[in-house]
Amino acid sequence: MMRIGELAAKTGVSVRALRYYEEQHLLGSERSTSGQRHYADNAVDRVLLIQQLYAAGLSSRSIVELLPCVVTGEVTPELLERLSAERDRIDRQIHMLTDTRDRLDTIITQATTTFRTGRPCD
Amino acid sequence: MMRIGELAAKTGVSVRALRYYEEQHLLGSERSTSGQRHYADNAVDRVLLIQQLYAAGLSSRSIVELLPCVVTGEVTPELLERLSAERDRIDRQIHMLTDTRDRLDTIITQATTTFRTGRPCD
DNA sequence: CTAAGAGCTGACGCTGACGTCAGAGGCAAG
DNA sequence: CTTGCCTCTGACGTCAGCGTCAGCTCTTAG
Repeated sequence: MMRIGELAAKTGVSVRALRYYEEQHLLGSERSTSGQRHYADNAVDRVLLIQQLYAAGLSSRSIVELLPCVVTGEVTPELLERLSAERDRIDRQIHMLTDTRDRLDTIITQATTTFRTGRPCD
Repeated sequence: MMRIGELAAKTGVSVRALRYYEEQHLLGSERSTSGQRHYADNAVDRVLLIQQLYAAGLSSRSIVELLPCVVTGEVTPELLERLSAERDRIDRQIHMLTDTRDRLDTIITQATTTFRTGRPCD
């Protein structure tokens, strides 16, 4: 059982963020008699998962709905629908980003070539 | 020469957003004597490009720096650095998203299998 | 015992890309 | 000429994921 500072250190997430996660019902905690939060070891993985989902563009609301089934693997048809929707959104995002990256790559490659040939305004 | 409403319609971007782009020096416009904005046809592509870069996670500040060279292909060593940095950021983002997508895929596949075999709590 | 360093609960601040509203002026059609 | 839609410039509102500060309590090393 670790306290909030230790969990923050282990995950690289701020103490404020962890309290925010609890506020959003993303991360539970046991409380000592004096009210301090205590976390089990698996909280580390859970926090990292939450971070991953945030980074994938999901909102707190979406995460709170999907987290249980992502953790347990159990899922209702409704949740499966939401899950697939998010998956497709992420998939489209990947394709858009790939397009953009390739576009930048083209520019970078051309610019590098320009420097080699010494012809900046061909 | 189209006015702002037409450009908004053609790009799917709000009028407010287009004015915001001008405020951020992302999109210029000629003004009629009465002060109304007029855009050439190529403004459509420029707006779509801006949207693409926003979607890739770039800020207005980054876009305003990189837009000229993305359009013209001309670039200084400094800009090439910034460009490569953004490219790498996008690349890392793609990998993270791919990870997340695959994770969701695994869950979806397992859930579907569960439904087929009728064993929700294996 | 005591001082310092966690932790706690509000509660306000911040940032960026716009939404929205107010009040006023522009423009083609009938 | 006027009606109705478009456009203009401020300027304030929004939303999410925290940052930050205040004032207080808890815990623990010495």
